[in-house]
Formats: sequence, structure tokens, C-alpha cells
Amino acid sequence: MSVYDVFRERGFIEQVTDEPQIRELLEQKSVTCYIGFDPTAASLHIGSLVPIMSLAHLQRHGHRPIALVGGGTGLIGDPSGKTEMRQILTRDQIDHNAECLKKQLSRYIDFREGGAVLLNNADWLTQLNYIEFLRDIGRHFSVNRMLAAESYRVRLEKGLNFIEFNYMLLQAYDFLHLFRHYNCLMQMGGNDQWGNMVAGIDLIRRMEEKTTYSLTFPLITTSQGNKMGKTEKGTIWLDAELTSPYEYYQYWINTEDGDVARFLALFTFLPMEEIVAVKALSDARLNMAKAVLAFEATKITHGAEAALGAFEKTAQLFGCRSVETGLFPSSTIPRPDVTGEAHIVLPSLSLSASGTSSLPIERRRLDEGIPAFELFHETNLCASRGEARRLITQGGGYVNDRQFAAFDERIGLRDVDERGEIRLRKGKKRYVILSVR
RNA sequence: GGAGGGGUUCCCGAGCGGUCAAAGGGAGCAGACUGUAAAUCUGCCGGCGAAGCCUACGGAGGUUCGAACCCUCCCCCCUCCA
Repeated sequence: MSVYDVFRERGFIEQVTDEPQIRELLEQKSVTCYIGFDPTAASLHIGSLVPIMSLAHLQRHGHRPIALVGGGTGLIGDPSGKTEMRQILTRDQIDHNAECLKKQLSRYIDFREGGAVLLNNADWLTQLNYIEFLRDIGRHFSVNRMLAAESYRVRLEKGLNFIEFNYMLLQAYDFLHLFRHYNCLMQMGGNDQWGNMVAGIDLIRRMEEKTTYSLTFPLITTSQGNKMGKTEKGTIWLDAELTSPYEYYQYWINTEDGDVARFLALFTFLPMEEIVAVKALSDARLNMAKAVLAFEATKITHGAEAALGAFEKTAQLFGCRSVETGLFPSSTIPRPDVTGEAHIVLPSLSLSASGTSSLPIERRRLDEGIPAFELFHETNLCASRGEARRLITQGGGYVNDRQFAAFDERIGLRDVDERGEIRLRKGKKRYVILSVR
């Protein structure tokens, strides 16, 4: 089975330039393909996971992926898919971000000798000479046709800056450069990149008289129509410092019912035969599928140990529901023991020890007791005391799973559990753990 | 450069001298129902322990007992013309 079939089957493909030829191409032993990543931030987020996974699949099938960090194009700003001009970052910021992305990408793809290649287009773009570039490259572009491109047409209504208008040329030039120096035959990317990718293909045809290809990924949205990885609380980053493995795990476990199978296909490596079975699941067993999704996705991004930590913390906070042995046999998520009845035996480790944030609190403050709403504010569970008061009055505040009777009820020593911790909870999902010292 | 139209709380968007912490919608938060899902219903949704006070309607001044609303200057955005 070729990667192309894998892409098809798992939902990675939105558009391709030439299906039969690309299929044939990818059946060969080692093809070089590239994807660009914008260094607009110091970390990638879930939105970049589809491209990342595609590179990983390519590599698993013996091809050579090139991850191109847009250190040079980042200085310009891609207008595609954006309604407003992007904030222009400084050279230093871009360089810093590009470095960070390199590190991050190497968690998914093997860049060691002979493996994938990691490049930064700043290396060649910043060397360009304006006049030469116009004469050699610019002359191959028709402004009329560029204006017809979807990405520019949208922006024409809002205002398109000249600097951004050049983005397409630079990206096309990247492809040309990679074709010449790395024999890169295909570019992949989000569907909003289609125009830029095709521009590269045209440029290569004109200058080198060779045919190259491109493949775009669908823009992944949830069945609610929301962009992946953006929650109201902010972006879900791939960097453990910015989004903890636990939060990452939680993001996935909160996947909507209708998205579970699709996401398992895109964001895990579990075999499709197992994923297809999700259709038959409902209720509790569908939630098991979500746990598997969360576990596998977390494992890919943060490693097995972190995934296990997130799994355990989740089990402790939300109660342990183990995944049946028969479901997703390929997943390494912890299972009930052989009898199939008992719950997973979890080490009763302190929650704060399971790699999650906990806040210290001094014992003597608990002697007198602290009014609940004050503590909720202090721990950032609520943005203001007023909000905390309202929350608790309405029944949304809990200590150790006990709902407060009054907003100014005092939290004191009697609320400390045997592990020396106090668990504050807001609603169903937000926890803060206080460890007494 | 000229002419016109705008900038209101997280977003959209009403308000055009007191009754405005500012309609309505969206988002968000919580409760109920559930499955840490969705949908639905209910409540909340600037800050301060309450009556009250403070901070807010692009910025700075001014008129007025009183200004988001009127006047002046400035800044920013959009449309048309050049």
C-alpha cells in the first residue's frame, strides 16, 4: 500500500494536481516532498498537525520529507487565508521561532543523517538580488492571473499590501530551489496554499521544463465548524511549556462525537481497520474511543510517559473508565487487567506529582480558613472576586467534589486530604490542586 | 491631496443630553439533562464584601447642574475622486 493510498484512506487529501501521476510517483521508492511551516510563533499548534502527520507517513513509507521553515517568507507574511495583513515580525523573532520549530518538528520526523531534511528558506531568499529576481523569476508571473487567485481576490477587497503580493513569487521560488537542489518533486500544504503551490509548479515548468506536483490537505474543522486547535481559552500548542500534556490530552478527549473516527485517522497511527469500528460505538464505548484518541495523540506529541501521566491524572480527576481490551488492540493505552473486570490499578500518587500544575498553600493560612470565593480568585479559577462569588452562589464551585453551601464558606484544614492536597473545582472540568506545606 | 462615512464593553451592533454599566445577538462561564460530546432549557456575564462608590463608549480639551450622546483639536479605519 502506497502512502498515497494511506493519505486517501485517512482523509489527508483535498486536491491534487494529477492524481494518476502522483499515485504512480508515490509508489516509487523514494520521492522527495516538501511542506513549508511559517515561523510566526515559537511553537506550532494543532493546526499544523495534519502536515506534520503527512510527513511522518511519507517517511514511514520510505520517502524523503523536507520540512521547510519559512524564515525568509516569514519576513513577508503570507496573505493566503487571511483577511488582514499579518503582523510583521522582526528578523530576530523569526530566527528564534525558526529554531524552535526545528526542534519541535524533529519529534515527529527523523532528521538524522539520510532521513528527512530540515531547511530554512532564509538561507537562499535573503541572498536574492532584487533586480535579478525580477528579471529571472518575476517575468514568469502574470499579474492578471495572480489577481485572479482566490487568496488575493479576497484580500483585494480589504486591501493588499505590495509586500504580501510578492509572497507567491517567493514560495514558487522555494519550490524551484528545492527542485534544483534536492530533486523535490512535490509540495504539500493546506488548501489555502493551492495558488502558491501551483505557481511553483508553473515556474518549474517554465524554467526547467519539468513536471512537478502538489497535494493539498483539507482545512480541518470540527463538526461544529470551528478551526482545529483554537479554543476560547486559546490555542492548543504542541509545546509542552505552552500547553501541558494534560491540557493537550483534555483537548482531544473533548472531541465531538462526530469527529472521533476522522480524527483518529488523521492524528494517530492506529490501523484503519480498528478505526472504522468507531462507527459502531456509542455512549460509554464512544468515550473510550476518545480516550484512545487522546492517549495516542498525546503520545505522538509528548511521548509515552507524558501520555501516561495525562491519562492517570484524568483518571484521578474524572474517575477511571478503562478501555475494553477488544477495542483498538493496537493502542498502548492502559487496559484493565486480564480478568477484564477490575479497574486499572493506579499508583495513588499525588496529583501534583503526575506532572501537572499545583499550587502551594501554607498550612497556617488554613488554620483560620480562607473564604472560598477568595481562594477561587487567588488561584485564578475566577478572574475576580465578584465572578467567584457569583460562580459559587450559582453552584459551580466545589472542594474535593463537594459543592459549596455558601460563597464565603471557609476552606480549612478539614478539607485537606490524605495526600496533603485540596482539590478546588470550577464546573465539571477545571481543577486547581493546592498542596499544603 | 480633495470629498464623504465611521471608531461603543471579548466580537457584531443599537443608543445621539439625564431613566446608560449602556438594548439585542454571538462568544464565554455555571446549573439542569447526559457520556469530560452535541442539542435543549435556566441563570450569570466591568471592578469593589452590600445601599453605594470607582473605571469605561478612539485620544485630549471644552460647553452643561449633568455628556457615549453637543463643540474644538488630534489619531485611526473605510468608501469615492486624484
